[in-house]
Amino acid sequence: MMISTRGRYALRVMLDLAENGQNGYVPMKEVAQRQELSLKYIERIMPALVKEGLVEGVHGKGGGYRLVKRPEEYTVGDILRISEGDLSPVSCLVSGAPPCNRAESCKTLPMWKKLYGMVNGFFDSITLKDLLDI
Amino acid sequence: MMISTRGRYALRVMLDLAENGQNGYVPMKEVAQRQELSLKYIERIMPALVKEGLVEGVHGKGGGYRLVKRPEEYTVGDILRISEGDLSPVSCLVSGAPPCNRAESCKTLPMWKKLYGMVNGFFDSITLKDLLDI
DNA sequence: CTTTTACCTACCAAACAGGTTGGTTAAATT
DNA sequence: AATTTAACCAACCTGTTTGGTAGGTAAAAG
Repeated sequence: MMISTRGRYALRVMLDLAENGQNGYVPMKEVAQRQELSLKYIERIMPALVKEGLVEGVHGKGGGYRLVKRPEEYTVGDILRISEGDLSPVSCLVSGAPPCNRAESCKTLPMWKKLYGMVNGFFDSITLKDLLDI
Repeated sequence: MMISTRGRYALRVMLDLAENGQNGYVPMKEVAQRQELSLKYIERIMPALVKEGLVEGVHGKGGGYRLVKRPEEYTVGDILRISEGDLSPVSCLVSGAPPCNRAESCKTLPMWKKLYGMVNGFFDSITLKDLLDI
């Protein structure tokens, strides 16, 4: 539940691409150096972002990754949900979780749902561009 | 990070005590049955709540636990921080975490801090009484 | 002295976090 | 054609956390 290195690194790579990807593809070797992250670990994270259409990857010399949209068109929520999975703060609310037979009478469930909504709303209100401007 | 069964069960036990503790101490055997939780697991969770002064425990027949304050005087935040530990959504912000040397220039840190504040504020604004009234 | 109940310690299996190793495939350069 | 670069993929690995269970001991009441 919630944000581990996977999601945080994914965000930092996306920010790096936004800052350094004006002229074409950016190899992860450079990103890894700038961000002080393990190249191999980044390589494990990126394919999901490609699959979901957030970035484009090109093999070989002169290759690397690049954003396919403008920074203001990516929300932090999208990036985190793709790299991390569900952003639910409790297992009860994770999509695909076994249904709880106490849900009807549960005094705490509405609170978890409200928080879940707050968290998603928070992340969906922030774009890559917002973070760049800080 | 965030809310596992420990914190969720602690909350449910506290709510059960608030509902069923009018006349004295409530044995965990009863709570476990009502809440459909493992008695042994509850027993592992309770001592922290005693230590922090949220509840009082009494041994032997007629014993059990009881709240020491009125339901409206307990915040969900207090209960969760005691049972779960830090409510930070990212490891960077957990108190006692190794300081990050990129913190100064980190583009994402302010966002994590803002969320952290939101989450704590959210839980601190809800009391046991609020949950009972739902 | 028996019952009840809190409390304590040790253990355990499964899952997850946070990677590393060792490749293969594709594209460009020489 | 050979080499280099870089994405991509599969398997493995170590440590920690989660969600408990087992088997008690200590205290209070009847």
